Amino acid sequence: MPELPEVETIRRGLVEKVIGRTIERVEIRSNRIVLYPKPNQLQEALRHQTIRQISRRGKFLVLDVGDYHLLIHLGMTGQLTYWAQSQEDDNLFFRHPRTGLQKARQHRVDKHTHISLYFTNGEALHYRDIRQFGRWRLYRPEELAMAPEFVKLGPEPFTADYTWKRFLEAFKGRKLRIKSLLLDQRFVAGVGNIYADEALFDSRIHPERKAESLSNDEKRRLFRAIPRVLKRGLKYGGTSFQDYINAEGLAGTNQERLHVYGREGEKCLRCKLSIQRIVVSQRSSHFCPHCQPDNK
DNA sequence: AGTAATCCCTGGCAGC
DNA sequence: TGCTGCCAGGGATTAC
Repeated sequence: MPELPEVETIRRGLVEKVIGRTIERVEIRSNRIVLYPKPNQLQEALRHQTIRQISRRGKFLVLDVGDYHLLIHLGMTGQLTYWAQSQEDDNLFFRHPRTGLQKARQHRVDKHTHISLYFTNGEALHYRDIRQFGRWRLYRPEELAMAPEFVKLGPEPFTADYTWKRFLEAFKGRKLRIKSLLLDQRFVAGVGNIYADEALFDSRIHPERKAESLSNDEKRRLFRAIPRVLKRGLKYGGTSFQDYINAEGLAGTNQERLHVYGREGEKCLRCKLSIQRIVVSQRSSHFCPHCQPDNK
């Protein structure tokens, strides 16, 4: 599940590969992914455009292609990989015997590859998304700031937007559980299920605590933990728990460094007791009952 | 208005 | 072995 560190890793990989590339042809094989405008209009609009810059806001990638800004959300299983004919090597390509996932630098078009951008130099950018929760949207540059999915986003971690004052403000009158608040992109942009669990463990807060019940000290710990766990994820190239791979088709290694996520029944790295898994607002939540007591 | 539940989708997997 | 049913989850939508 691509969250901020995964999307940022993909962005950095793409910057190395596709800046300056001109789109010759767009192939769309699924009608589910392109939300706006109509698929054939997007196809036409992107033709002959040159990729100038790639930025990120929360979990959204923004491809500046000149006349348009292409907004890409990877959903749950979205993958964006670069394909260069010159680098093709069959030894690097294989299908995982059980999961069928492609494990290679060079990803070929398969039944889950829903969109391909073919460049004038013969290379390509493939969008593959097994569960098809990802969405592409096209805006005029001046429309982007007012795009509905954009204006609602909360502060961007690692930037001046992320302030203690604004963080505190977001807690006022919020009776929902802290885990639910963390997953709300209006609270802090880019945090998803994995990093929410990690941040709560770092700050020693039970996922089911009511947001407004947190003490000032707990809020402070959480405020500091969020960028910390995201930075760690980024440092190790993202968390490849299921389908995430970077622009080169390679997995990250942060899954080896998670403290609680996916570690149900394993020992807490802090106190050695068993990590538990519960469901909070339809999402699995991993925590240590000893280090993160439900005390309020 | 705030919060919770539902739905989308596919592959993996437990159970029979 | 093959079938069935459930689970994973980001975010839009719907319900309360």
